[in-house]
Amino acid sequence: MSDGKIKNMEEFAALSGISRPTISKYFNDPDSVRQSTRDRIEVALKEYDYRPNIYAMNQNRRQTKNIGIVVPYLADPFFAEIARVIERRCIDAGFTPTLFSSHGEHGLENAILDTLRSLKPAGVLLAPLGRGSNIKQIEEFCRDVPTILFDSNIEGVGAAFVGSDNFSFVSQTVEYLSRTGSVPCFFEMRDPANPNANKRRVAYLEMMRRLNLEPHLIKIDGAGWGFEEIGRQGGLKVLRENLLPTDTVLCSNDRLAIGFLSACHQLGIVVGREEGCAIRVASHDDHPYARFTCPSLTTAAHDYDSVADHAVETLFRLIDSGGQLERREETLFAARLIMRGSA
Amino acid sequence: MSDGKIKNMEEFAALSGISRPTISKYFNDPDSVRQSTRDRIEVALKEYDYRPNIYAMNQNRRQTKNIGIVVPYLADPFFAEIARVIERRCIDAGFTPTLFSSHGEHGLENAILDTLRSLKPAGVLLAPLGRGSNIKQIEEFCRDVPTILFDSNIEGVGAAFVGSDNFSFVSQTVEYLSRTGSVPCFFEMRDPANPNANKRRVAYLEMMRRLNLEPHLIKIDGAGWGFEEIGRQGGLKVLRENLLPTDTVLCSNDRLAIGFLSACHQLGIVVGREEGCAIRVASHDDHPYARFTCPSLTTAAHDYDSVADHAVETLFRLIDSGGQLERREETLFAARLIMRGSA
DNA sequence: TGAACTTTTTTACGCGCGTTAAAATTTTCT
DNA sequence: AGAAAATTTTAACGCGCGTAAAAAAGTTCA
Repeated sequence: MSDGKIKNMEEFAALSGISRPTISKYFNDPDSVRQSTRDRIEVALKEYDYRPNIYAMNQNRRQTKNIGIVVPYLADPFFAEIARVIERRCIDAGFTPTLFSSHGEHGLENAILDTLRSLKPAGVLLAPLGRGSNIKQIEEFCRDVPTILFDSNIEGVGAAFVGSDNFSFVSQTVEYLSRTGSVPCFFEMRDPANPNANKRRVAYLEMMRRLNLEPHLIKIDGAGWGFEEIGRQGGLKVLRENLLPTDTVLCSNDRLAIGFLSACHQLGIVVGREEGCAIRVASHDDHPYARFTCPSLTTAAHDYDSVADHAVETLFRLIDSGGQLERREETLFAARLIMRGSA
Repeated sequence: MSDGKIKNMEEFAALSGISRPTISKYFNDPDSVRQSTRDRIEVALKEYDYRPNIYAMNQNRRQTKNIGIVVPYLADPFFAEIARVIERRCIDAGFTPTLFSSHGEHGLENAILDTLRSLKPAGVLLAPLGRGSNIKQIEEFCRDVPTILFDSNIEGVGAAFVGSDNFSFVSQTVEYLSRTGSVPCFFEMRDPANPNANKRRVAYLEMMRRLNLEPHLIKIDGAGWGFEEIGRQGGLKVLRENLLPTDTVLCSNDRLAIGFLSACHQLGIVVGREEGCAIRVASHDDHPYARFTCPSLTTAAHDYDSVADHAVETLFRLIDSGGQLERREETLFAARLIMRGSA
């Protein structure tokens, strides 16, 4: 590498012996120049270590290469994990992803949308907070910026939705639990923040109807995104007050279940499917920690990769087609039942 | 709010009846204009909903308002949590934080530093991957960009380091464990990725020397950032082969401990400090899930907020002083022992 | 009220690159 | 080799805003 910092494209063009517009073209899309010139540019690039000023680049480009990724709560490893996969796909496709977390706060979600507007991204992958999201604001945002929703749907908003099929999750766990033991009751927050929770409740009720079983909803109090603590407190309450109609508990999601397991342990209630266990617990999501709970958690797993891949792929299609799909698409991926020690 | 999109500052200046340079000054620092004009601008801002083009802004500004935050592994809720606090502080101070995760990959860490260079941030808060980080690359980066290291130190690199005092962590757990029961052995990875792990081992050995106790290091195999799984596999091995010299295990960090607890449960070994328990387990970090393990985990807690606050505060000081502190600063915060059920 | 000081306006240039149109060059193909 | 097609070069403008300097206007205070 040669010395001396290059301060702009003009200089790099002069040094590499190629005209500036061609260099500009190259950085916009390396494949848009002839292979021989591309090689010459890349040789020069190695020698002089120049990189264009992204601010000047993005100022007049019709499209930036930015992609915004918004998740509702990054401290949830589930979202960290899916964000990781999405990031990787974006980078591989030559985009620059920027990750945002709403941290469970509606104010922040709005602020992020504002920030994203000024970023003028080519597209956005947005997992809304859910209940309490400022729908109007998101709707308006989606009109201005090509956006794919994931994880949590808002009817009719965004160019597409990619997520998991809640019915697939619940039907598999309910079927498995009722086939292998007593009837599951459904353990959930009274007022869940996430719309998926509502879909899961509906799915539970529907499955119980189909199986001709009597449904039992256990609704616990609590607000916010500290699901484990909510699950624990709720668990302690229902266990102490003997509010469980059966010895099989199906939690709406793994984080609640983690709290519930903690409550069971605290009260000396042995969880598991084996002889001598007092209660079975199952759940949904296959949270990264689900395999490390005691006992490990029987759950229904998201198809992480498919959701991430398809969301990204749909976004690229949306970008290529100028920010508009023929019609709004909704894609749901099925769950995979994971049998572990807890049920 | 009035209709009609405003396309640039010129237009907004005309509509608000204030000259463009003054508007420009206002956006650079609202306090740099007279209160009366500031009010007029803000009234107009409400009416016309204009926001300056950040790309044009950042192009010629001496300083952007960007701050880069880099963590080694975002799927670890510990980092997600500290990143959240740091983000908040940056926003409150009028900066625009951008969060990056190296996802445990050295290649990505380097790529992030490259991206950060083009972002021309006012400052960067960097938690390096640790062992295997490209020290040279980071060193060079720190020469060009005002950078504070946190969580994981690299001697002499960056303008300052802010982290936790590993000796404080280990001394408290060792003291507590040896005072209340049998002598703790130290459970760790053979070849830890993070330099804090090495400091903790040294601290353990030193504390045992001071207390005149015989140290026992249990080194387990495994590579990467899947600490829970590594802890579980290692735990299964040492428990099955009876390699534990005592009935008290001090894990290097909570994620290993979570895996170890899982191994104990799998083998039917009861963990806790009460009568009838076979083994005590303690650890360090107060991972967000530490209170939900079964039993809940006795551990030493980071002073999250202090680390985050002080790192951010130091960065602001660094930025204000033009990117250079008088001398490199190192600040370590003490741990707080959290006694729970596991030991 | 008038001088001294502060703030704003006017005017103008520059930043680094995108983009365009016409001219020049290179490549492809008959 | 020569025509047609593809690519690059030349020349020039614009993007939206930062910034500087000088002139004008506003404010403070004796």
